[in-house]
Amino acid sequence: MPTQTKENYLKAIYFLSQENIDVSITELSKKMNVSKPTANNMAKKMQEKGWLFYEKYKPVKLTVKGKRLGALIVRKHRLTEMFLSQVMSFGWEEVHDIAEEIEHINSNLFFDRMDEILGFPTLDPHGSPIPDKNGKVLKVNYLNLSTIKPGQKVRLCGLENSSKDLLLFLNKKKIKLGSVLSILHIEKFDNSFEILLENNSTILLTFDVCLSLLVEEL
Amino acid sequence: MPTQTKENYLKAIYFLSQENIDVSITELSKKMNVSKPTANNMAKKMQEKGWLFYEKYKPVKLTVKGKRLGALIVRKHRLTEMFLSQVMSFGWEEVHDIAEEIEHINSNLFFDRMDEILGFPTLDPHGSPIPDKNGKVLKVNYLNLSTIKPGQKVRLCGLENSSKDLLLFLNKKKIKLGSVLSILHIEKFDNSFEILLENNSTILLTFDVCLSLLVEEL
DNA sequence: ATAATAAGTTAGATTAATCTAACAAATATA
DNA sequence: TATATTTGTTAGATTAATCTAACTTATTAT
Repeated sequence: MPTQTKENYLKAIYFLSQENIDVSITELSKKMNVSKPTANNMAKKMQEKGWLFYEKYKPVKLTVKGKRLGALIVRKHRLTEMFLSQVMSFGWEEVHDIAEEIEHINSNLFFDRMDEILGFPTLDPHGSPIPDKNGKVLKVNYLNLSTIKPGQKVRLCGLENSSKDLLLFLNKKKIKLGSVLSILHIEKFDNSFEILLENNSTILLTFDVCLSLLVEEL
Repeated sequence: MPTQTKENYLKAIYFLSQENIDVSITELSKKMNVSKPTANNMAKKMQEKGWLFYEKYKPVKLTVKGKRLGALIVRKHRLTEMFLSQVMSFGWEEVHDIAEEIEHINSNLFFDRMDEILGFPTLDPHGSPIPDKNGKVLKVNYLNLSTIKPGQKVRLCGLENSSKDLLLFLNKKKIKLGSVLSILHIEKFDNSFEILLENNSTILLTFDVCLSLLVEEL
């Protein structure tokens, strides 16, 4: 029986592993907002559980079991987000915090029923893939808006980070998943993007924001 | 921020208080499946939180604050049971265990949304009242089936205890909340009730089972 | 290559929730 | 009423998760 705390560490390592290959104790401690000794101790205990490989002075690495378990927690999180969004009418900026708690509920039946009600979705409300029941994750191959050339039309398919601030900003700009964006012009000076929306309004996005938007070309 | 554990103690005391007036440390320890010193320590800590009155060698008693908090946890539990049953199609025998976990989710928005989706229900799937947002509980005044006389027609409105075994037994007998039962005869020897159901089948209920069924006369 | 810096580890303490063993107080019974 | 039983309390230990302070190992930069 994994505790809620350990599940959160596992999830943290799971996400950090996707960016880098190995995860340092310091990275982990930062992600979890704990001291380095705490992260260190936890790593040792997770090794005992068979979730990761730990050797003194070396970065940690998830075992197959750890990776699978991590993916299953992410599955529960994203299924919940989808349920909150589709069935309970929460906005995409509201779902994360609640899902963060519900993901620890110990009932496969509960999440399977969500899955069924939702029609076995593969993506969450932010466009991130929902791992399947075996922990396998669909590879999605979106482009980063920041790399798209002027004149191109794209559809918003996902987000690089789903921070509440970004989501609220996108709400204000009336941009949502599936929105079609036409790149009119890229300002040389500050790399800002001038973009035409479906409602024919023109908006300006900073390069930083573009870095957070994942799209497919149309 | 009440911890999950303390919330469970509070709930235990809340329920025990409805049966007796005062709650002994031993009763609490039994209900919580912990040793008496553990229950004792916890009682002291809950006093510090202002949830109950504690004096050495005396039974504990909830404060107004404690009673209200307890009722709000029960509210979350029962709303969840209702949601699981009505929205997620779980059977009344499946909802308790999941609700036991979800009741600790820290999001008023989440439970308010459930409430709204359910149309502000006042009773849970077992016929127990759902406390309102201020912790006020509707008094329901049902009769115990064991006290009803032969010849009387009644409707099942609630349960004295919602143990899984009882619920599965009632499922098997095709008895559910709202079912109409006609008492044909009460066997003097063992106090068993011969009952006619709506589908015209006749069943026999032991006195013990009748003690668990709350009804209103028709 | 050595010193400075960063990263990782140990040791020791704290808090919450739990236990057992031993003792004290209250209640029940002979 | 005196004793036996039940109930409640203290004391001391344990485990999980956390901290700070001090120390060690690795890495980086001159």
